[in-house]
Amino acid sequence: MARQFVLKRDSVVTQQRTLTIAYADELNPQQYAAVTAAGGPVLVIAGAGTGKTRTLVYRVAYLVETDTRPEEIVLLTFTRRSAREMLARATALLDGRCQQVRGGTFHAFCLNLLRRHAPKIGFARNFTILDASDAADVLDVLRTAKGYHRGKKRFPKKRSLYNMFSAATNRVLPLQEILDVRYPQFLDYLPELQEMQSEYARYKRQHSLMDYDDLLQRSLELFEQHDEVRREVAARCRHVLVDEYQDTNALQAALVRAFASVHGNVMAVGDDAQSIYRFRGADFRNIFQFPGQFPQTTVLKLEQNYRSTQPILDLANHVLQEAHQKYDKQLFSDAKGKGDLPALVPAPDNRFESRFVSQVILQLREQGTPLNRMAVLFRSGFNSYDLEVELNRRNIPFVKYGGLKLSEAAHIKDIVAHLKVVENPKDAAAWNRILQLLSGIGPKTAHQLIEWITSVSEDPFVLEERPYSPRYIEALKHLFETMRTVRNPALPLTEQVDTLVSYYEPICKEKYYEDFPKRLQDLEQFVALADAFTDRAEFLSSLALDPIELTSLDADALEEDEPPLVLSTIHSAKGLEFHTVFLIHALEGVLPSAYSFKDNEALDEELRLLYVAITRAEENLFISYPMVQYRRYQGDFLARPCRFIADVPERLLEPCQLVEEGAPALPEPPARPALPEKATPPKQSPSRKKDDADIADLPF
DNA sequence: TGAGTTGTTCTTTTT
DNA sequence: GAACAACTCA
Repeated sequence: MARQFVLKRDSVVTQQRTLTIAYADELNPQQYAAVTAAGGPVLVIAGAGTGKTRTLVYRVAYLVETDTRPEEIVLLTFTRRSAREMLARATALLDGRCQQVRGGTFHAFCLNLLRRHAPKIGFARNFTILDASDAADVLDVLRTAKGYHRGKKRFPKKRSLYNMFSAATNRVLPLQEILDVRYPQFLDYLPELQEMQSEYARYKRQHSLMDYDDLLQRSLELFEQHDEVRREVAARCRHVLVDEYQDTNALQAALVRAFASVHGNVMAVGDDAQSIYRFRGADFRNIFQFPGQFPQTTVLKLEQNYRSTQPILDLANHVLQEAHQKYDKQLFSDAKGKGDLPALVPAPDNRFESRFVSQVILQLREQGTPLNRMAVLFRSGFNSYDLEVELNRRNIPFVKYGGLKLSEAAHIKDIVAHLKVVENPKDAAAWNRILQLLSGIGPKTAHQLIEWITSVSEDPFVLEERPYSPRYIEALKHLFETMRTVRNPALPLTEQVDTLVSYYEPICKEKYYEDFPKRLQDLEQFVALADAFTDRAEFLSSLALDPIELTSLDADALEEDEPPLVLSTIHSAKGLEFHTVFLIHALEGVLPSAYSFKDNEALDEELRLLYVAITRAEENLFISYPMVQYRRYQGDFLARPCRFIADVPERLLEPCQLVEEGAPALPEPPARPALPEKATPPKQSPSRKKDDADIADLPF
């Protein structure tokens, strides 16, 4: 090691400079300490609603104001949306310099890195990205090629294969350990699975493909094999800021270490009680390992909640205590003070729940709460289907986050596959998809054709001397012609997409004759989406990393002037806050999910999910559930309310009744349609009169 | 070998 | 409602 000279901070300069922002006035002492912390590793443990985002925003501004060049700040966030928002806020606070800060998700940051250095680790620079279902499709092809699908004993399906390989990567564990813990039924196949795992890796390299995990893993590989790259990259990361650190996994933690390996200035912000990405390899314990990984870490805490009223916090604190693993956390709020108790609303069924929610929303809007300050949260994307119908019926505009993405729809994937092939003609996964769209080509023929096409060194879009079958030759010619047109670098991206859509339309019509018009609409939307981009590669990356959340449904909503109501999965609501929050479908098997029943760790994660949902609310919180659920072949059956809220005392969570207009407000049992006798109602407590009146007065 | 049909199963959360 | 396996027919 060469001799080191330690450059001292010039405290005189820092002290005497007049800063634009009065940090000490605008922040509480804990926040101020975090924002103005000196260099070195800093871990900020921040409870929900304690101004975590605010702290990061001010930190960015502070660093820029105290002479850190914005390009040397890296802000790693959980979604691209939150990076954008934070930088916009910092810009509003200080000035345009904050826009120069590099920010985004780990995946996006790594992608940029890899685009520059891919050849060093044996990938083409124009590699394309496999999303989860593309990756699964590749695995399916490999699985079939190996003949595993014909075994006597059940071999894992493509989805499971992808999940187990991804788990091994993200947890940095050997495949065997993943199988031991999560897939013991497949342990017999360990050798075959290991074989497939390396075969998959080989396939991706051969065809210049990376899946999501590769973006992280290959970046680390790049650093390990090329220390000069690591040093160069890390040298440009003077300050690394990581948001939502509790949701990072082992791979991401290793990346943070690499990024901070030159300057050592890293600030991680997170809340162990809000860790909700265990399924993706995150472990809330990671956050406590941070001080071990970065010696001399300063640990700071943010404890004062500014978001929610005390009754909402009381409920949140209570819920958290039911966890098997205890959290050292009590949120308190003295700024917000008293407010209404959170309400627990059992509804006779789905329909009633939707009516209740939409009605209260309309009522609150009338009283002056804008729609976009209200949110309906739920565990899974499909939990809101019924409500969406009701909202449409009542003309309440909404946006939905989470759940199915437009970019996951089959017809959009088809178009994207064409674009991918133009970008990276070796992308066998995309070829496989688009060839099988042609009549006369199935898996077998497609495989053969891909062999031919991807082995050509010259132009892949020219028919060679091959024994093509007349069954599909015309279609293939047409496809290649289209590709050659689209490839033309002089053709603007929108026109490229447009050309592909016109080529694809008849195919789409044929394939999806039942709902063709709806899909056509989506395609038009997709063309419009391309307008925002000029570069094809960038458009494709953006599609892969920033999945389009807008479904064709909300295109209409956006046209209205009123900012829409927010529907969101709890996961996608991370980091957001709303005046009023409705948590719907708070049922056993939904939240907590039926998948989590088997182990306590998983159950705890569901509980944290509930905690996240509760702490999104500022003023009002309504937790509702339908008392019966419909399941096919079983008909209606009695649903059980979420275990985490079933036994909460009434002084924390107030039970309410829904009463049909005209029906007398009975104290007990609640008014509801005739149900099978076996359907004994869940524990009903006498409801408070005031709310009964409120709800009964609503014009149902 | 591909296409078309039928029955079955399973459906989380995200980059 | 989609993905999948198993079937038949061309």
